Amino acid sequence: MEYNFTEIEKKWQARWAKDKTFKAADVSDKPKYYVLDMFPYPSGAGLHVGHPLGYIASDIMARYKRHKGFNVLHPMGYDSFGLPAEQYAIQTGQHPKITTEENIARYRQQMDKIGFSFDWDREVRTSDPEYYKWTQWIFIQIFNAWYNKTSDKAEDISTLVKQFETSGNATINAVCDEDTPSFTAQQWKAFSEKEQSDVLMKYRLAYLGEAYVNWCPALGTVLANDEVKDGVSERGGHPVERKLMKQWSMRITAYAQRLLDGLDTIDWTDSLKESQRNWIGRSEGTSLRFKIAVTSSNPKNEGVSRSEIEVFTTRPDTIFGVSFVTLAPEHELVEALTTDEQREVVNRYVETAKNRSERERQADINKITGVFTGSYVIHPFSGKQIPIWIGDYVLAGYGTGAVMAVPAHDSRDYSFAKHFKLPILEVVAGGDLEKESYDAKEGKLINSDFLNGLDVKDAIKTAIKEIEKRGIGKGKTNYRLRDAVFGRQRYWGEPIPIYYKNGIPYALSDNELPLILPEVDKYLPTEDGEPPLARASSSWKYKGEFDYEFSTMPGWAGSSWYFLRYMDAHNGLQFADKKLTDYWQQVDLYIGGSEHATGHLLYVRFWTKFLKDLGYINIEEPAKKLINQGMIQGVSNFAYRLLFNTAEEGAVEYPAEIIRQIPPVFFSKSYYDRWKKENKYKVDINNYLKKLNEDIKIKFPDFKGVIESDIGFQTIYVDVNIVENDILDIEKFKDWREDYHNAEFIFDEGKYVCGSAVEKMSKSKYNVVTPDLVCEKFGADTLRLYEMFLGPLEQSKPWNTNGITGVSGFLKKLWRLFYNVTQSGVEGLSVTDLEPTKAELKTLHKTIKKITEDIERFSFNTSVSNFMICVNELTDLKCNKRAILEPLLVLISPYAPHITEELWEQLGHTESIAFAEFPMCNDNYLVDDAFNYPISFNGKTRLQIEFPATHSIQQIEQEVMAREDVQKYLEGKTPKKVIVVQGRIVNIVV
RNA sequence: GCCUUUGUGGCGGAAUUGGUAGACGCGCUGGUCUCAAACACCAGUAACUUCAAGGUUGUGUCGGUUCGAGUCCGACCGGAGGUACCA
Repeated sequence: MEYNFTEIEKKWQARWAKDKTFKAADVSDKPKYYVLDMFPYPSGAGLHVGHPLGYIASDIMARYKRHKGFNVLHPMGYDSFGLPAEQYAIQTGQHPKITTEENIARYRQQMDKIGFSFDWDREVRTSDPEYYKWTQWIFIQIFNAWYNKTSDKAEDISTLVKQFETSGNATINAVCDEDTPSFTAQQWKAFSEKEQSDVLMKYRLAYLGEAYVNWCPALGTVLANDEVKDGVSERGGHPVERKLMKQWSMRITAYAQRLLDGLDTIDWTDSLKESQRNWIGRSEGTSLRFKIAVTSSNPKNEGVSRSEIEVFTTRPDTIFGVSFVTLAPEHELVEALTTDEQREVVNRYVETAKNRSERERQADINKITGVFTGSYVIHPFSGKQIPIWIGDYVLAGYGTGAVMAVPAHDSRDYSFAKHFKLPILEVVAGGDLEKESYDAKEGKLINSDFLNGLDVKDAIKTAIKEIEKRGIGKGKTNYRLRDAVFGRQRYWGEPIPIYYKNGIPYALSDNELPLILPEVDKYLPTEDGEPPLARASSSWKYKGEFDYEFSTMPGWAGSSWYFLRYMDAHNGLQFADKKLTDYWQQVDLYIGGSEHATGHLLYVRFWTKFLKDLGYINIEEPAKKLINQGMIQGVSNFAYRLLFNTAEEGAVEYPAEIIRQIPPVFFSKSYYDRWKKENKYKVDINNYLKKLNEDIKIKFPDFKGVIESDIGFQTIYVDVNIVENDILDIEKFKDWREDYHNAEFIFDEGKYVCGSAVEKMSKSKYNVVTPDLVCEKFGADTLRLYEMFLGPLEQSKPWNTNGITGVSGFLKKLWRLFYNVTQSGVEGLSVTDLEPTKAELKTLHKTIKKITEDIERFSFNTSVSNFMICVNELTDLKCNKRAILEPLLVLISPYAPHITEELWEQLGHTESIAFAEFPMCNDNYLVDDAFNYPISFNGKTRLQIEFPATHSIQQIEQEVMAREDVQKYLEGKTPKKVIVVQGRIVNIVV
């Protein structure tokens, strides 16, 4: 019988589904192991070969742990709310739900072909009302919570209200808005319902607040910081502006320190932890208040004279080097501080600064702009007057939106001072201020009164002490992390379970959930600019009366807790039973892409900590170990189309019918390269144009013009499936796109050669390779082995199928180990019950040892090599012993489950191989009778001496020393030491 | 700029703790089988040198530690990813 993977794989995939082989038990005596993949967004392009990379790795772990006797939870689901389905809906009118369902069906079909051991009974979909009911429920818990800094955890809002009622908010140590006013218990009780609601909003962990947000006009929605890259939206690449808006947000900043501390307790990669640390961006410093000077030129200052400007600095030691103070253009005191003389220029500056988009601001990051307000502050120590400037290098969103500028020791202040010719005062010795600022935190303080002579480190401490003593500021820790914007002005997301009564937002109660996403006539904003959900507002009302919130939740909402839902996927009463969350605890192994470092992976940690604070779960971190699988990139192919001058640009006007008659013409890669590099294109192109114009003269005798091309080539993406080894299949290309059916080609040696580049796989680049073709041609087991064999899991690599025959050949060879091979082909099973030989045992146990080590350190690529070595050796030994082949099957089964399952059954087993015990290595079988021990004398001479394995190291040393050749080398000297490494003598030191 | 990560044959990549660098696979070369091809099997394959045995050089560059360095240390160069007027 030949190895027929198609039949075998179909058979076992059906059997596993029918028997529910991989169903995880809710109750078990076995230890638990939870291995999780980041669930995919079901996109229209289908699963590409990059997706399974992580899934195969996690599947190997899941299967390995089952062999090792664990109760394994290995689920899969879909992150099914998201932008692409909605964009598609806007274009075609098809309901995103339909699109999503179709895509999910495709994903499922593709995954099933690869033979994953998922427990599909636990599948979740974030867009399923039964699921988002609990996303909404968690939102309400967060809405109804505040952060108590004293107990350092989130608490129910009722405990806060109780304190307000007894003692106002003076004694409360909570995370809240900066502008929260203080009030007494009496005042609290006297507040109207609206006023009370407004106050509580400043404390809630999910709150409606006015803040600068990233507004994307093209998408018509706000975006979180991690959804914006280089000033454009991550999805779609549309420009993003800053805009002050009322928005639902999550007070993730309350958890900044815990998110930072928690990193030390989890086994994630250093690079990932580092990006989270940077994103949280803790910096220790001092807040410091500067009094505003009253001057004759600004009588208005009298009104603000009691006001102060608060700045944040990490360098309080440089306080005597302050030569000006800079405010962000959006700073609240700008208006009041501007003198009449300066008003016009300040207004103009603030206007332009505000209207500049984030992108423009980043584009001319080196351009220094700013204006003087006309006002001054008083230096707290020297009493001197210091000018107040406005500059857009100061960000409104960070710190206090104002900085004390120390040009001598901060490069940004330095360039600002140089540009506006402001004084530069040196206070730390060691730099050359003619050239650049001296930012380093080392050196001795000078020109600094009571700080003179101190080291920077000591000076910082002394300065803080003095500042605190005078009551003008205090030591403070700032975080770069911003609160997370939670509302999206989009349709395809979870409705936020809030309704408004008299302008006050109220949360729905538990029994009113889920709040189902209403149907709308169009998936666009309303004419008034309200989110799409407002289109349903005439009938979609709370109790038929009150408007719901029209924003929906962001993409990260549903994925921030899905790992908990898998533990109890069908619970209608709770998001998950506490008994089950207590049993499954953390994810033991989480595999996914590193692109989620500052998004999903931060939010899921945040929600986990929150749910723990309220006692719903008892873990602080969602995943104990996390591995980032590398991206499998695609290889894109290009064709080069010659462009003709259009009527608008060219001097001659071409009749449209003639232009239409000219077929698209593609030049092979070498022509394009020459054109790009040496600009010699004219020879090639002119030859073509000459011929073209001759043809046109015949066809259109009336046309007197000449067709030209000054533009050169347009590079177009070609579907990689119609290109092989960079050679384009011309016929398929013509069929591929309607407008190329009559295309002409200029060849290189009879072939059309495409350009190529390694890029991220994406539908628009036509470089997506799906796993389906590989499964069809070589089988799922080959695909699994090959994806692992491609290289280390965590490394990014381009997809190519060059080496796949090696892996496919390995499986054929494995199959043949079990069968008699004769002239006419592979025949009956040949496995015998004879005792294995020593050599066979050695091969097996060597492999057991290596594979166990490989899996434990996630080095799946080397295990494939080790399997190959093992099978090659057994083939050479003509081994057909059951005692060798059975354990070998178990070893290979996590990697290639179908073929091993089939052979396992043929060996007479009735139970699935999935739960067979993983073989143990017996070191005794690894020992040789004799080794060759190389001896090298300071790297010069080498001798090969054999010793029996029974010899101890001392015996070896003695025997080496007794040898004539060694004695001759030593020339009577006594050796200082004989170095024995790994049972071998390597060197003798004289 | 800063942070993380990486650099090994024609290619993908091995080498767990410093111990015979290049496992395994692809590709290539030669051979067996075949009318021929495919499959399969056998042999060779870092470079230079030598008829051969052998010798020399070799893990981005330069230095260091060590009996011994791909591995450890210092400086530099290149690739990838993250991040940024964050005070």
